[in-house]
Amino acid sequence: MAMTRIGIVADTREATSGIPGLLRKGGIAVEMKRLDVGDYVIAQYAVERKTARDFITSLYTGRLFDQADRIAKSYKNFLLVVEGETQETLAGLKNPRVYWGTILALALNLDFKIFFTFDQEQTADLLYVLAKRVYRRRTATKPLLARKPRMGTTSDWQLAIVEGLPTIGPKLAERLLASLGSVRNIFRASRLELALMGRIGHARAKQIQELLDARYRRDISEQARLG
Amino acid sequence: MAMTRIGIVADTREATSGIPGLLRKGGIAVEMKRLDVGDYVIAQYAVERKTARDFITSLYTGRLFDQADRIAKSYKNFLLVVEGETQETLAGLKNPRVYWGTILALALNLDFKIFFTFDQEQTADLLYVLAKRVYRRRTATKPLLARKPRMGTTSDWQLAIVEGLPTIGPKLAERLLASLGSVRNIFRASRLELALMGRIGHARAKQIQELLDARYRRDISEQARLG
DNA sequence: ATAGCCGGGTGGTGA
DNA sequence: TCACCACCCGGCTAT
Repeated sequence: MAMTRIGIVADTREATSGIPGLLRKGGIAVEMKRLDVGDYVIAQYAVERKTARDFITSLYTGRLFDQADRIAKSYKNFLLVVEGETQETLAGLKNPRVYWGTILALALNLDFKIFFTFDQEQTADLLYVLAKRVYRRRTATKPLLARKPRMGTTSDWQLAIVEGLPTIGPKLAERLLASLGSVRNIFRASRLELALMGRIGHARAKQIQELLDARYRRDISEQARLG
Repeated sequence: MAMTRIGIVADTREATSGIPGLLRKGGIAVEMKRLDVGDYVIAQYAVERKTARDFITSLYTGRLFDQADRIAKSYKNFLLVVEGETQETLAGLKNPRVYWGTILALALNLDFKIFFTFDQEQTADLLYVLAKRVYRRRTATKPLLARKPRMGTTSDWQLAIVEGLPTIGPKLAERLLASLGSVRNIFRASRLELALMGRIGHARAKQIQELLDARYRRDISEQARLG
């Protein structure tokens, strides 16, 4: 099976920035291409890199918003990376509030994600992590779940597992285990047994029973990822 | 003037930060209140202010994500303001990529809006501009705290429960559920069934089986606590 | 809900 | 079968 290669497409003008080199050193395949929008493309993400000075001066020319508008229409996920000493440049401004207004407009109205890096190395790190994240198959946001016990005792594990059940917290988990004796007994119990012997309410028992018996099926997002 | 007063609600703990004073000097009405989450509330926006040092250190403790989880569930529009010299603190990190990974997770997965300010004055400027923006376009009055309901899907719960088992992570949880069909089938399975039908190794199967069948007893620390 | 590292489990290989 | 070993995977840890 052909492993999916972690890859980034970089605009040809970024060749001299040193960033493609840093990415390759991290084991990422970088393809140089002429991009019509953005400087880097990672799967569904487009990344525009701007130096702090360019960014600040472009606040006044309005050029930024022309680009921003075009970009927002083309890409659903757009990341703006501002690279360099923002504070220094910002300090020279007569009216700093213009800066915050622009940042807010980009973030709230156009839904841009803005990141601040100090130098090319940090920008490369950001792109590296983004690429890793994109290509890593990972289950989406999980329900609130008690963390696994760090090298804990048996009863820690037992409690953690039972607490994983919906609507079951530490108190109920303790009571269930004390009543039914083992994790297996709890997960084997019928709705009625949960309610009576486990001494929990009918609503909770029903909810738990339905989840235990639910037929597993990959959800949509994961199907898409697995092709 | 009978204009609608531009107002910000600030948490009482922010009283000593100097920011409410700066805002009032800018002609903004600041009301001090005990907020359950966040430090400032401006119409539908909740703002959490965090010092750079707190932000960086909280990457490791997980405290950040505990708060983030609560917040993301409660507010539709959430702004995170990181105040101070981020670079200095970031330079002390052994693995800077953790920082970028966290930033990306917050921005892309939780849809947080993250802003970086240098000091209280800049934070006040940011809040000032945000307040002006919000009240300039007085569209239909939105609820102060827009709820964002987001419940996990059934398969999320199933995976989370199975991942609670020792030595079982996302990959193996998926395999087990796909093979055995339901959570109950997994927890009902014998060691042999886990190994063969669940397609995991004998060592893991043994460890799981032993935990499932272990008789529950409070451990030492808890016994001591309960007297 | 991070990323990196490490120790141990798995399963395939060849003898 | 068995010993070996390369990869995969989950869990710990970081400041």
